[in-house]
Amino acid sequence: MPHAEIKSKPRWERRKDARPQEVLAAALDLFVERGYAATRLDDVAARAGVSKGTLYLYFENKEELFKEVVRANLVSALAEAEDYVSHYTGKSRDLLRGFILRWWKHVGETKLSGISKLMMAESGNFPDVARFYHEEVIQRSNALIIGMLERGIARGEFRPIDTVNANLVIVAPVVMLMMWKHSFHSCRLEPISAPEYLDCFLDLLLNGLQSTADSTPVTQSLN
Amino acid sequence: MPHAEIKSKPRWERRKDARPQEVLAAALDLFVERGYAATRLDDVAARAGVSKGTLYLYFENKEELFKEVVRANLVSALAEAEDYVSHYTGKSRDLLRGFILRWWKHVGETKLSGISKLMMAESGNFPDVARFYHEEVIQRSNALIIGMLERGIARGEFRPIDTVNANLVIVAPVVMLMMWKHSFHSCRLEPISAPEYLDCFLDLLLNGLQSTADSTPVTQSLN
DNA sequence: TATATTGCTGACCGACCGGTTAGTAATTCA
DNA sequence: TGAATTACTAACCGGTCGGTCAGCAATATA
Repeated sequence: MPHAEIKSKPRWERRKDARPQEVLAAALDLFVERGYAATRLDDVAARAGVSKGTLYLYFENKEELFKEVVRANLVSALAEAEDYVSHYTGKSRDLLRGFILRWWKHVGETKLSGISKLMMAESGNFPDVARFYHEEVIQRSNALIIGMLERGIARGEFRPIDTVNANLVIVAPVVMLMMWKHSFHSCRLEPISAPEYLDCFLDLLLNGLQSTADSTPVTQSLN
Repeated sequence: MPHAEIKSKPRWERRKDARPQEVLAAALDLFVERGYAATRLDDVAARAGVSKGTLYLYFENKEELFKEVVRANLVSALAEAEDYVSHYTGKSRDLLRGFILRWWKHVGETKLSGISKLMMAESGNFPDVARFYHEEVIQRSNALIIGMLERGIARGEFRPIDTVNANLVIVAPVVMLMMWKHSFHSCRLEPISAPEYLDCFLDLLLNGLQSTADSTPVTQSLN
């Protein structure tokens, strides 16, 4: 019976307002799952429930779509972090620990961590995207961390150290943890325990930073 | 003048013995430069001075070519490292430091570091390659490091710690340093100083590991 | 020099994918 | 209710790339 759907739903609906959000969500999922180059816009469209052509009504091309994904997620999270840091009034060690745990909670343990991994992996093949990400995310987060270290040193809470190298040493274990979440998932028997790993790392880090002038014991675990 | 090359060189030569080596070298270069998926076999062939068809005389397909690159470089380096560790008779802290510095010298600061980065980046999209690499490289190097930690603990040189998590904490900064070498090269103003970074990291690590029972001071810098 | 052998070439295939566009159907408005 | 508008679809295009293979030319053999 060919015309059984006289009163059925239309084959598609006009939803101009909702589309961009839905496309961004689908794109985030697939970029995280497969990386930038390996994500097909046909698949993004399918997951968003539209056709590929529709993507191009709302986004200029693949690169701009990706940038919007980064802006709508990572850049906004970073802005909140900047706000958190600039308003903090307590000890520098607690600020640093709080920053790292917050970053893990809002980025590391969410799918956003996949974006960091993706950029580390593919920046070389997409220089324009790389430049965008470096300016909008990496440089800003570096400035934030270096600022916290300088704050600690200025207040006599941290040893005077090379803040640029220390920034890298601090970032490395966190970024690696994010990357491990998205690598060799089919090979690893049991996933890494992020809380244990971070506890271990923070303990090491904060003891290593502590100034001899500031003899308050380093406390364990916030939250 | 069409036949000016009566006595000139032939358009190509038969060099059955040299081809595999040359192809492997070209493939390593390009895999490191561009990653696995983005490396075109046409380009590998061109860099090796042969046509694409020739690749298939010596290697079954792209995946097998890549595996051979890993075997000829990383796996062999790992075998040497295993040999180094198993014959070491001195202090555990010197063994661990020596291992890391050797690994950096033989892998990290060479183009082989690009292979590690590539695998972190693309393992998800190529499960077969991922399994191979995980078994042949990752598991073996993990076993090696955990073995060194257990050695140190058994001899009372290291604190008793969770060796599995410690393994990760140790590996992370080294792997990140390898990855940074191959990420955002067009954005970074000055490259990271590996010696400074590693000194900083090793200082932190060995102080953190030291057993209270073993009070010998941690010495700076080998070699 | 004639013949056989084989390392090597390069044109080709088919699948894939970013991006385009002619056309269609859902909605709006007179 | 019919015409105008436009969000959306789906077929299509051009370029790319892993992999194949018929044929050729460099070497070996005699």
